[in-house]
Amino acid sequence: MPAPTAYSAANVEAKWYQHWLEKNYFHSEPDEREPFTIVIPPPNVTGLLHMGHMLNNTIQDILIRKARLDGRNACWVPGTDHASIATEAKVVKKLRAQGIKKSDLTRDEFMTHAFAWKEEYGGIILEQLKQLGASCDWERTRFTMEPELYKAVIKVFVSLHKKGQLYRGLRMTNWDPAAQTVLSNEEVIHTDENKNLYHVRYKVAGTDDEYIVIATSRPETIPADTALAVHPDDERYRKYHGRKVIVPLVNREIPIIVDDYVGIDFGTGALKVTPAHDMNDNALGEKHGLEVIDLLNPDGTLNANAQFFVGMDREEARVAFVKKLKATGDLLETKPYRTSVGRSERTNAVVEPRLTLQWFLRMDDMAVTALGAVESGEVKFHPENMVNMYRSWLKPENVRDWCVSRQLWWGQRIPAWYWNDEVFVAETAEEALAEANRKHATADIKMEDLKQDDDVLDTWFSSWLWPISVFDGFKDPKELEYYYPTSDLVTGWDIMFFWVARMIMAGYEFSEDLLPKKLIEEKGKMPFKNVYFTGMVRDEKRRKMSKSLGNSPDALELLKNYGADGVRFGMMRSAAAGNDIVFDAPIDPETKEVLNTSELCNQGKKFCNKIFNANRLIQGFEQVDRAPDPVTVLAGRWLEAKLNQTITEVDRMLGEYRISEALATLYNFIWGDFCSWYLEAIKPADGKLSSETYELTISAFERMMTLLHPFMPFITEEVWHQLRERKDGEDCVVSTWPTAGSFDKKVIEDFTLLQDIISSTRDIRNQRGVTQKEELKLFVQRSEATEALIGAVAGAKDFVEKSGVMSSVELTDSTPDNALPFLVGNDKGYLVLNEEIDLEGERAKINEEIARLEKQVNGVNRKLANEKFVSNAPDAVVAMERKKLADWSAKIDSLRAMV
RNA sequence: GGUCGAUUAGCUCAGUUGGUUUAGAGCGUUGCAUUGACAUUGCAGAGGUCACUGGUUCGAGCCCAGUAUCGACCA
Repeated sequence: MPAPTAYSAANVEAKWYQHWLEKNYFHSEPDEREPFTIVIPPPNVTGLLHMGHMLNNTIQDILIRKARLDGRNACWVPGTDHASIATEAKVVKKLRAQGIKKSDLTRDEFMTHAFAWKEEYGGIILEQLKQLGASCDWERTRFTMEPELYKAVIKVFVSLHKKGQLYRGLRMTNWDPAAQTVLSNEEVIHTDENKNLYHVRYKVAGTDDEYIVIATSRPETIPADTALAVHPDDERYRKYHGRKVIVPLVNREIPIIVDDYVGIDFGTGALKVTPAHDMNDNALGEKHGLEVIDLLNPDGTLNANAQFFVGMDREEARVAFVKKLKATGDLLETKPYRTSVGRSERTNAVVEPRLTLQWFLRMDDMAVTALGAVESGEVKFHPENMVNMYRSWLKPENVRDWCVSRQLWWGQRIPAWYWNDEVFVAETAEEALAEANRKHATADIKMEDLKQDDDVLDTWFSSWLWPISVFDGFKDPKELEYYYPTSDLVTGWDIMFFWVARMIMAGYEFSEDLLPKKLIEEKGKMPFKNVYFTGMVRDEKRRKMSKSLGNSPDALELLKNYGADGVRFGMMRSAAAGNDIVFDAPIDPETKEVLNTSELCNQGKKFCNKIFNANRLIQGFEQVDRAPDPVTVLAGRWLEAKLNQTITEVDRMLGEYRISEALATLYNFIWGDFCSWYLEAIKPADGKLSSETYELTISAFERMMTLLHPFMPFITEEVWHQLRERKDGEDCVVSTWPTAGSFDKKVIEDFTLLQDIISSTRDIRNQRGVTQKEELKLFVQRSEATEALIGAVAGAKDFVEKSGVMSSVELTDSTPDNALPFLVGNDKGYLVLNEEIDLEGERAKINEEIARLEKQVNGVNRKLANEKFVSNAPDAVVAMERKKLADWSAKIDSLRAMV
């Protein structure tokens, strides 16, 4: 039965991943080797693999596999975070489908349901990462809500409280009325929406018919107004400075305040101020000492302060108020108005600014530390220009204290116990009670007198500890001492502030307390040394790929269609560091659905097939004991030089995190140089290859497989095993990264010129309609250069004959008849065609080429005639220009001789 | 409105700190090729005033200023 001619990824990939797991190659234990550590950006436990994950984790896998091949102790820690809002929403929804309301459950009952949900549905994404080939140390898988990590969070909270960095305060926060929780700024998505701007008149107190007209988009908040503001320079309202107006409907007097915050040109130039329901109004209120009236319930319905429509949702109430204001004649005008509306990322509810009592972490000092860590270079960003964004995030004027409490159950419950108005923060209720009794010795406080805070901590309050907590650093520093600081972090720039900055803060805040001083001095406090920022994956219309837009291809379908190697190749070829990548999955014009196809991934799949077939070719040769022919010797020397050159380049590119370029370099080398030139050059007519050549070929091929392994682990492991008999424990994944040897540039230059000769003759054949198979005669004008190459380099002549399909290649001193001339370096070559040729047509082309070269020669002459250039430019540059001049002049001479 | 970034081939992008680049790659495109590893292929070709205007420099795709367009983030 003939071997299949096409590579099939599915079986190969499953087989090797299983093998690697059985060999436990991905597991790391501290030893005497240098560690190379990556902690995964923990995906949301509810998450499913999407394009962003595939990009991100492919890069991490490339880095970790490369480190493993370099002989370092590679440790990639996987895990998930508990995603409080998203997970709680899913659990609530599932319970509701079963007819259970969250409000009917106790907190403990709810948590039991939530953990059950996590066991059943959570962490699917980690299984999906295996399909991508991710070489994570699965024994180290962590989860931010598991007991040890829970304890770490609590410990950190208590410690920060002791240091005075946590406080409780009333703040304007983003309130999600659907989830009934506070959102961080980053969890609110602002988009422009169509709204109305209502012009409402406020009667000036003490007059009968004088009104000031304000413009508002939120008439339902009128009962909570506590001032009316105008710009100090606005002539229209100058006469009302210091007076009062009467709020319509509720007939309450409020002051007219003057502030240059008010836009004279916006609306009517008069602004109603509602400190409880608008961020800017709140700031105004604080500045002018205004009263705060809150008219909303937590669920977004109106409370008694509204006086009208109590219990009605704010959106409906707006309509009702408009109707009522119209009826009283106070509504003068309604204008359509487009403005930015903030909605909850999770529930899509319109976010309400709301004053709530929250726990805050002071950010000022930490932000300075975190900025310094990057600016000093202790933490390096790739690409470097990401520091600009980081700096703008962390500027003192942009830093706000971190609101860490969330009104949810799924998360670490804040370890704060209240006794009357006093708070006691401790790791356990018992400690809090002891503390309370210490302070109030006579009060005899009992456990039931204490009430624990109902809120849980922000999920990021878990993830910012990740590089420390995954090694149980808060419990026992043993592993932390070995693995910390971690090497590289790979993540999207969109969570630079959210997560990266905060991990740096945590690293500097806690590592000192956890690790021996000597170690800190040696290795530093930073959580990681390098951060590689990936771009966002966008669709062909440049929109960010997201679940809600439905514009993301199905990651698993892509893996099925192209294999993990194909997809990894496709992702990486389009992913220059930091730049957003436009992924080519097309959208069906009919159905508007995204198709799970990709030309980029297909290219990767084809590359696998190419490698697979190159191996088939080599395996098909019969090894014989004979001396290799000169072509093979020449090609072999060239391949070795070219391979060393390639390794040098790939090493440099990976060192600079230019991952996609490293892959492109390997692709071009393997496909172009190895398959298209080398294998064609050594291909024996009789199918028999000298053992020496066979060994050289296999040796080069297996090094290529190791080089490509980090990028495309499966095909490389498969082929690596087919190249030689391997012992147990010998696998590509744990082979050794090849060392770049020195190489003779002359060997590459000579070979390149021979390749040029062959390409030129192929071009002439194409233009003349002469088949590539017909053997032709080639003459090369004798010169010092051609003598040194064709005459002196062993195998040069034979190589041109073989790959150029020539019956003979000879040096000549005369001009052969009936031959088409072309340039061989700076000299002339003549291809003899077995047909009458007309040189007339050729002349025009040659003259054109002469004209082009003359223009360039003129340019160089001008340069060299310029004394300033000759005296200022480095010698090497001047010499280069002189060489250009000599080369081009020689070419022109050769071309002139042709016509 | 504020800040940052981008503009290089039909498309998507490189271009490593100003001179070996006579601006590259992949895809697409054009022509030719099919019994010999692979049509998931091979060979070759065409295609660019590096957005525009000025400046610095012996020398600019790269540095500076302005203009235009686009994008992102923040408000």
